[in-house]
Order: sequence, then structure tokens, then C-alpha cells
Amino acid sequence: MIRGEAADVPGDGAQKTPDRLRRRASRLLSQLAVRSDRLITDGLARDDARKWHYAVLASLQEYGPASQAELSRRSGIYRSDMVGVLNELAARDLVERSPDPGDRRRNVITISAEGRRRLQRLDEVLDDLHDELLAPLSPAERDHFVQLLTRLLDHHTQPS
Amino acid sequence: MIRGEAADVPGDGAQKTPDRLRRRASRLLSQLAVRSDRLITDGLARDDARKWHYAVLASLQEYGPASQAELSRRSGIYRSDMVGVLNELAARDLVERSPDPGDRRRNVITISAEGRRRLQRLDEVLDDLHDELLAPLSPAERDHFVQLLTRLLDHHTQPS
DNA sequence: CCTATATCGTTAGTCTGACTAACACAACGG
DNA sequence: CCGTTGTGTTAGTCAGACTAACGATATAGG
Repeated sequence: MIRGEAADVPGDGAQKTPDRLRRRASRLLSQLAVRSDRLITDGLARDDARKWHYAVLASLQEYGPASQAELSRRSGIYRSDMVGVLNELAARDLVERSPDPGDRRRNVITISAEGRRRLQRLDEVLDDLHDELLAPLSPAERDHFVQLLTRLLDHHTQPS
Repeated sequence: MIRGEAADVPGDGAQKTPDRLRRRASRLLSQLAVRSDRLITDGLARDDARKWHYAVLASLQEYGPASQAELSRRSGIYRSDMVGVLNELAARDLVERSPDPGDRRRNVITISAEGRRRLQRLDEVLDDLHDELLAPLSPAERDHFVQLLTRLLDHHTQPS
């Protein structure tokens, strides 16, 4: 998704980025999201994991076994991409995929013991990474930050 | 980049998204950034503009004429993508591209009167869009939010 | 029961945006 | 002069978000 630093070439030299740009919340948001994403993706990669793994495992842990479509809804991963994610998880024995006897269209996905252990490990990894992400903020500020993000996100999530 | 809503299928039904996921700042950040980006991109599209147009115009306005490479550094747009952006801007007569007499490798990019008018217009559009983006927050909260974002971004920008 | 419609897992493919590589050319420093 | 470095440009890679369509079921309504 993203690899390098800025726009080609070496260091920024002078910070000539226009103020108009630097102030806009949308730009701050997207820039920070990019860095955050890099941090998380790289951090998880060091543990041979990907964010989607975490999302699926967490969902299974919290709400129990589910069909792929259901997992897709919980995690925000597209049904079509779920296949691949589950293949990866199954290849690592973190998850089991078995046909649903009650509905033969479905597969029932179950988290394994290994999967639960893995989730725990990933939770620690993510804790550390978030510590790095939010390093400049005090605990109170971190809370506030999360709270602001949550309010904004809620507001922009289906106000239907 | 992104078009639809969530992961396929209709409304979320129950909000079965695991708490672990919903609390993580990285996830809030990336989700919100996605919505924000959609908002901005769509809003600008209604005015036949794109974010890169704004970035370049703003940079020209604030720091004066520059080479393409220089603009690239200021705006964070890759040198290779700058070409296309400037083509679009030139096609709309918002910008003029002329060879630099002092350095024949360079093009000097200058903002036009039309371009200045356009920038002003885009600034208004963006003000409105940000108003929508930050709707749930009080003025003080908006400031605080921007300040938190800035601190975080600064911290993660070349701590070299 | 029969038929229409919706859901499931899966495959394939599109589109966009970030990013790399390599080019011909010109400038610059020794 | 020569090697190095910056410039504008073209081409292309890669990943992730997303759509379309498939055969297989299930489910609801008449």
C-alpha cells in the first residue's frame, strides 16, 4: 500500500509545505493514517500476521463461530476477500473451516486453541505498536483522542 | 480508492464489530480517514477538482512559482505523478508551464489569475467540507483535535 | 409443491493510488 | 573534460478496495 517516505528525493530540506495544507484536518488525518498503517502493517508482518488476521480472530473470539459472510460483516472485510484471509488463517491452523450441517451453503469458521493463543500474542504486539503510535500523548490525551475519533466515526457511520 | 460502504451486503444489522477492533486508535484512524477522504474527494469532484489540484495551487500561492520537482517536494506528490496533475491544471488554465531560462532542465510553474480565483473557491469548498467532517465537535474540540493530530504527525515525521 | 428471490462461498477482474525504474537531458563541481 | 547529481517524463509494479457473476443452496409466497 505504501512503502517510501515522502515524494521522492531526499529529506524535506525546508518545511515548505503550505500552511493551508498542513492545517486541514482531512490532510492531517490521512497522513497520520498512512503512517499509522505502515507502523501496524510492518509490526504485524514481523510476526507473520496481517491486520485482517487480527480482525477475524478477534471477531471469532468475541462472538463465537460464524459463517464467512457473517465474519465479513463483523470485520468490514469484503466477502470476496474473506476467502483469502481464511485460507491464510487456516494454513496457520488458527482457524477451522467446516461445512455447516444446518445450512449447506455455509462454512462454519471456528477459532482454534492455537488461534486463541495467537490472538493474545497479537493483542500484545498491537498494544506495543499503539504505544509507539501515541507516544507523544499523555494517557489522558490518548483517551481523549480515541474519544474524539470515535465520536467522529460514529457520526459518519450510517446516519441513515 | 473507495466507493461503497462496508463489507458488501446491506446494513450492519447488529453492530457486531468486536470491541477490540473498535477501540484501537489505528483502526479508528484509518476508518475515519477513509470516510474523510471520500467526503473530500466527492466534494471536490462536484467542483471538477481533486485534492492534488488544491495542494499544488496552495503551494504556488504561498511560496510562488516553482519547478515541478520543487512542487513535488512541497506537496508530497511524487515527481512522476506531478506531470499528470500539472497537465490537468494547465488544461484548466489554472497554471502556466514555461521553460526556466536559467536552468534548461526545469519548467517554471506559475499560478494564473484564474488559478488564484480557483484556489479561493476551493478553500471555501474545503471549509464547508471540513465543517461537515467535524460536525459533532465544538470549536474548542476541533482545535484540540487538530492539535493532537499535528503533534502525532510531527512525531512520526522524520524523527531522523 | 413450485417458483421467485435472496444468500453463500468463490473466482475473476476492475480501478485507483502509492511507489520504483529507467530514460535523455542539462547543470555543476572538481 | 568528466563523473555526479537533479530534472521532467514514461512506463510499469503492487496492493487494496471494490464489482460482477457463477453454481449451489435456502426460504417465502402463492
